[in-house]
Amino acid sequence: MSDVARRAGVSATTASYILNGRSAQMRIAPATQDRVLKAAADLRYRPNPSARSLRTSTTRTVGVISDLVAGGSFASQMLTGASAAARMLAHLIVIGESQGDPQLEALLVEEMLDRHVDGIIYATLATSEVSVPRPLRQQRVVLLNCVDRATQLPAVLPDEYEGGRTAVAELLAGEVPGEIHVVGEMSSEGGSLAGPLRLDGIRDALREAGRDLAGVLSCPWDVAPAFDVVDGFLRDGGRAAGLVCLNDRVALGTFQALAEHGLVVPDDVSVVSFDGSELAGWLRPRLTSVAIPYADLGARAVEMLLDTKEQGPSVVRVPMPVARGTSVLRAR
Amino acid sequence: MSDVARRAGVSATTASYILNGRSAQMRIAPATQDRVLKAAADLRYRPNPSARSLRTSTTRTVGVISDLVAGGSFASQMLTGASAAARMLAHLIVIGESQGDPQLEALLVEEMLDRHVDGIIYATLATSEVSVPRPLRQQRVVLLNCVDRATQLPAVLPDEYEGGRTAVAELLAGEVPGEIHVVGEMSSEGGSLAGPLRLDGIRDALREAGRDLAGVLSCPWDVAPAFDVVDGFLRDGGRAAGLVCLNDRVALGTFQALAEHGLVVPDDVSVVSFDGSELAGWLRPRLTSVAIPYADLGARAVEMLLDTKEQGPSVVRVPMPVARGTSVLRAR
DNA sequence: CTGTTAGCGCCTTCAT
DNA sequence: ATGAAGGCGCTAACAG
Repeated sequence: MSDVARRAGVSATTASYILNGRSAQMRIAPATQDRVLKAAADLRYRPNPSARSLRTSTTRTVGVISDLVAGGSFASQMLTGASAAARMLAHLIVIGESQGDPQLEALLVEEMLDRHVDGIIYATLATSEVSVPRPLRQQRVVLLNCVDRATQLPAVLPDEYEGGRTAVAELLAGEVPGEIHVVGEMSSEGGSLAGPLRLDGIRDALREAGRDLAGVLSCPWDVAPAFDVVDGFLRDGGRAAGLVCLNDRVALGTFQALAEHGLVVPDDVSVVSFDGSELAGWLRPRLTSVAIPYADLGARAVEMLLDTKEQGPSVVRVPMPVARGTSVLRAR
Repeated sequence: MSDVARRAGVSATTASYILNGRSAQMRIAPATQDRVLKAAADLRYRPNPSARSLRTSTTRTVGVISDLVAGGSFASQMLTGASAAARMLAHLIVIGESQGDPQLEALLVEEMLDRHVDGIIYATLATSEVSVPRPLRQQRVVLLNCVDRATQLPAVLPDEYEGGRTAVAELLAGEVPGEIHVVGEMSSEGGSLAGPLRLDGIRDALREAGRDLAGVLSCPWDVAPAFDVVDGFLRDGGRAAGLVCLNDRVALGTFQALAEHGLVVPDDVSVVSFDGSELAGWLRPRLTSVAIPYADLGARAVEMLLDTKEQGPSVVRVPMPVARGTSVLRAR
């Protein structure tokens, strides 16, 4: 910077002010300003972030700490959103994966704190209730896809309840004359908060439409269990016109079971689901799925974290958009 | 640090040496060393990375720049591996997604270079030939999943050729009496390098077993095109005992087409595939797939990048392990 | 074997 | 409206 200052014939101070866009409040002569800017451009001046950090103890960096992230588009999309938002705010993202190991997690937190990240996003794969590591509690932090009831930290999550309502709306926009069942279990075992909220939304929306939820085919949220429970249901003579699967893997298992029984989607059974994963687009017919807005979550989290207007603890619910396929029988 | 030094009754220099594990080569009195270490512990001393960086222009940070990463477990797994390897070497990962936009990419490169990352991993989703941004060429960089023929930069990629051989081995370990076809196109259009290499491996392994590749059902590597080409093949009276799908999405399309024609996997047709994605485990029957070792790739890339033994440009091929399902008919 | 000294590049109070 | 001076925390010659 001193080179720039010298070349412009001013002191480093003046150069600093100008280069940091504070020429206005410092009321620096426009001519001086131009000279400095020109000199900086000529010299291809680039500020040194380390020096700046040393002085300001700010790093224009945000840390993302997540549990297991492997294999799933969760991380990718979430980081895509976070990374884009960070760019807008001239920050960079540093990542740390705890692999679900609390000790590793603690190390990562320390590491990031040592490095003076400007804030930390604490993210979990599954929407869940967590206990945030002690040292994080005093920091600038926002929870992503999870909440910590004890500490009232700001958090951003999908709007699961509205998502439930959306799923029903998709179904009812079609021709679904018979019973509607949910596939997937509600138990908040494992700590997932999504199930109960989605179910509430589903129930309420159904009720408001003058219909009722016929039942819940309870199973863990995965392909094989879903296959089994739907297969069993059909084998026992069960019948449904509409199925709300609690995620796309459950929907795949459901598709497999329906096929096994010669039932055609959507002619015999309409199916909607949650997640909006790639899988939904690969199925035949393509699955209508209420998407988890991972990228948005990531972006919102970064924005909240970096928002200087310290608006106190708050929980933001991000809308879940529909990825519409053809798994719902169209109204004639 | 000066607090530590004072408390231990030594100068900052001595403290620095000791705290950086250089007491041996400096031949510092063990007693002094203990005092300093103790003082540091008492004071919960943590070095300030910004200051260190300012002085050493090293940041213990590696940048990962990738094109499109969204929606796919590519990024997650690759970053998992990279992040774990980085931890071992006391580094942190900062990420940047170019979204395939060369201008954004250039910005990210500049940003990271400004921040003095210790090296950059340039990664692409699809195995491909790339042209590395100019400013990167003089830097410490390793390519991940791609090569730049012009610059001979070090790179790490899956061992596609051996992968092809592996796929055939899986098939031939089973009972596959009839013809074997490949599904997916080879054209290195789009720049993917994987297809031709896999096909070479497949051909060679088949030949060595005294068999021949019956043909290639050429289609883009995705669900719908694969469905169409296999469906067409069968409709025309085509028949195969073994199918090698060039990725898991192609395999899904193939499964769908086979089902449409009442063919059962693996009883009527054995199928193997490439990718080892989650999808492979979700299908019924579970798909045997030659996996892309994303995590390993990420880890190796970091290690190469940070390996000080400057071993010149080199291309590393990482083995592709098998994710074994039940999509190959067992030999009786 | 340990201390003195200087400086990495930047920001900011205080003068002028 | 601009400049002089000091210091953020750490490392590395260079003495001794």
